[in-house]
Amino acid sequence: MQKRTAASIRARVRAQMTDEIKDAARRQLAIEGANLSLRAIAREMGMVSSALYRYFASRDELLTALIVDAYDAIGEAGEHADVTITNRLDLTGRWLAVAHAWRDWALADPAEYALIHGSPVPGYAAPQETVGPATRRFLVVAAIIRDGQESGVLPTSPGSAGTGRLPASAGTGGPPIPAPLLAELNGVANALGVESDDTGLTARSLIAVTELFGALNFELFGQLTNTIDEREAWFDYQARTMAALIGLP
Amino acid sequence: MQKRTAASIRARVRAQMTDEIKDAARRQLAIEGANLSLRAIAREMGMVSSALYRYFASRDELLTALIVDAYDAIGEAGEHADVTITNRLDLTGRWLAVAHAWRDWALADPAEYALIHGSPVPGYAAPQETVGPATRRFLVVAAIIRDGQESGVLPTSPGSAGTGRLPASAGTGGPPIPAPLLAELNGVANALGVESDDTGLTARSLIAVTELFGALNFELFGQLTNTIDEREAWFDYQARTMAALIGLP
DNA sequence: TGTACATCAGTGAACGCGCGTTCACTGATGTAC
DNA sequence: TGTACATCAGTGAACGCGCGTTCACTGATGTAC
Repeated sequence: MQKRTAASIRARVRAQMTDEIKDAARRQLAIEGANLSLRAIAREMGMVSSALYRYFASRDELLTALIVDAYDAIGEAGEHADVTITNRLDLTGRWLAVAHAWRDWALADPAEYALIHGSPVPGYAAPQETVGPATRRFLVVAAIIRDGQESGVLPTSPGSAGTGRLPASAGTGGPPIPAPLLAELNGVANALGVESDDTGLTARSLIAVTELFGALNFELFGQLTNTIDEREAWFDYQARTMAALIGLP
Repeated sequence: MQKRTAASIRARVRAQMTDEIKDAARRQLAIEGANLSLRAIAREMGMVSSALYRYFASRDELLTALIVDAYDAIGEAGEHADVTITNRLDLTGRWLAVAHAWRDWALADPAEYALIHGSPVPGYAAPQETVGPATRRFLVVAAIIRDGQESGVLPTSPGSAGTGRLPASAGTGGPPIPAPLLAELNGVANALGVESDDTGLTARSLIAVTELFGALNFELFGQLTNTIDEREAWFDYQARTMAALIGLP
């Protein structure tokens, strides 16, 4: 027991140190904009730069850790917001909660947001381990769709008319989908745990998410400067429009 | 006359040299990813780095020139695609042509696209002179809307039902717009030369553009990896869905 | 319980490279009289 | 037409700074007998 305890203390201290390095890195990113400098991190922590190599084999490895953390953080923010909505069939309410949670997270950590949604970092290729966390954002939305379908408040098959609050493009109403794309979209739905023949619904949901992050990119990357100052209201309007596009009740 | 000729030759050579520097810079961006290095540019041109200061007062000034050029280039690509549609009342056709032209431009010059739609460059603040060219993208869409309204193929006032191909959210059908946002959106429409009381239409058009660039960001910044391979078909589907959202005939 | 040994976090110097910007200069070309 | 002068593109050295990564090392802490 003594062995294990001592070893686990070391492990815990090590994990803590790793977290502190990542925190310092995040603080750096927030100030510097994007350039992640190992030496600057070490300086901030009062260490010598080579000491960081006890924790990360290279700058790229640290970058990967930060990216994974960011995907997890925004994913968790969405999940957390989703479960606060007690009426689980209020799909629009859940969607809006998730959307605003994502936005809040992005505004609180613009540099971290940029890390995952901005231009690729020069010379860095995202390794396989980032794809899992990256999916997390989509899983929340998929859960909303799935709950809607299982409870019957969302149309479960193409052609069904829905509640009447649906836009004309709901059901099979959207543009025609060429076969290869259709197959891919169904594959995406399956991978996200949504079982449905309604490919149009899958497509519109994906479009809604794309628009939402497009909106955040516009807001955070400066495309709204001198155009829209009512940022939150505008985002909210966009999120509601996308809820209608999907056909959420 | 001799004076002027000699002087204008000098001016032309100078302009040519400026263009060559920008071209080299663009080539650098395409390779390096994002880090714009004056020394690397000079090296590529077989000059000494200080020589560049004859043409640009600083790195930031060169960056600004590149950004302005990029906005102009993507703007022009859209405008050019728009005028190739001979039936000016085929608004969806025009919208799709513009959308695909933007995408083609972005795919041909991903680094330039990232320069204007990606994460802000660390330590760089976009000066006033970039806002004009930045508007150009929106003007093309505004022209489509305006032509639709002036010819009557698009509803010109809130509450009108439209062609029936419109989604339920057309006219006043969208989510309610809070007063300050309403004012701002009308201001945007006016600034873009669209005279209309239909704020919902303005909003939906802006959403459509936002989604489109969101789609391009997803495609170019790697969010579609392992998800959608049918990139062009998927983009086309999204653009068509947005045309329907706006209510374009 | 006490001592020899292993583990491992952190040091400090160095390698070899990069960068933006300034400054005094050379030398060709164009201008004015 | 010929000569003195001005303009200005490009040079080359330097300033003062940054970076990621390697490597032999110190010294504290934990482990095994």
